[in-house]
Amino acid sequence: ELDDDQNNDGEGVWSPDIEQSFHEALAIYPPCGRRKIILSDEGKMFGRNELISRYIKMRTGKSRTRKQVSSHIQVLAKRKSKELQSLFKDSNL
Amino acid sequence: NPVNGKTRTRDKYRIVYTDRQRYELENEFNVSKYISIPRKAALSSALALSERQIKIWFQNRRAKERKLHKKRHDISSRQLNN
DNA sequence: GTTTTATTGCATTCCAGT
DNA sequence: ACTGGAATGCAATAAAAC
Repeated sequence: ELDDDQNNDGEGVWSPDIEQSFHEALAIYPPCGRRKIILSDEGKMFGRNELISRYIKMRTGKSRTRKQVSSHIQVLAKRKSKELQSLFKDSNL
Repeated sequence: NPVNGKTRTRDKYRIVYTDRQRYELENEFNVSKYISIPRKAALSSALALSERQIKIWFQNRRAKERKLHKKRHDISSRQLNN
């Protein structure tokens, strides 16, 4: 199979420009997670990850699916959790 | 140690499993290449390993299987070529 | 040099919430 | 019927143990 993917520009999946748009979207839609999952918009349904996906498409022209967004959020949450726990390391050893 | 969910520590990069732990895990692998949630819980308490460790062991064991399979395939194709 | 535990970055599958 | 998110899978990789 040929790797003819218009959505990928040879950089990583989360190259800096996409990452930038991703974080903008995070700030825009619910400033910090906590918001009722207000989805329905006259017939169509939009989850937060789809809104983020659409925003990335608008700003960069590159497509990242809602599942890719979901996966990325999970990875970032894992990192954050680990950093916080590393800061709480052996206070008393 | 359910609070953490982490296994590796700064002084212990990894631990060496006992012969019994390895035997039981290998035994279970022969029953099924993919561990079910109830069986994972049972093995976890029976072998004193975390469920995470059981899960990771099966992943590594499947990776080993794929590696061996690939090796066998390479050998047979080399023989045909020769 | 190979094998055995364990992590990481992604994708994919499984579970509920509305 | 839609979704977001947790659980899980896998390739690549690290490093201790052998």
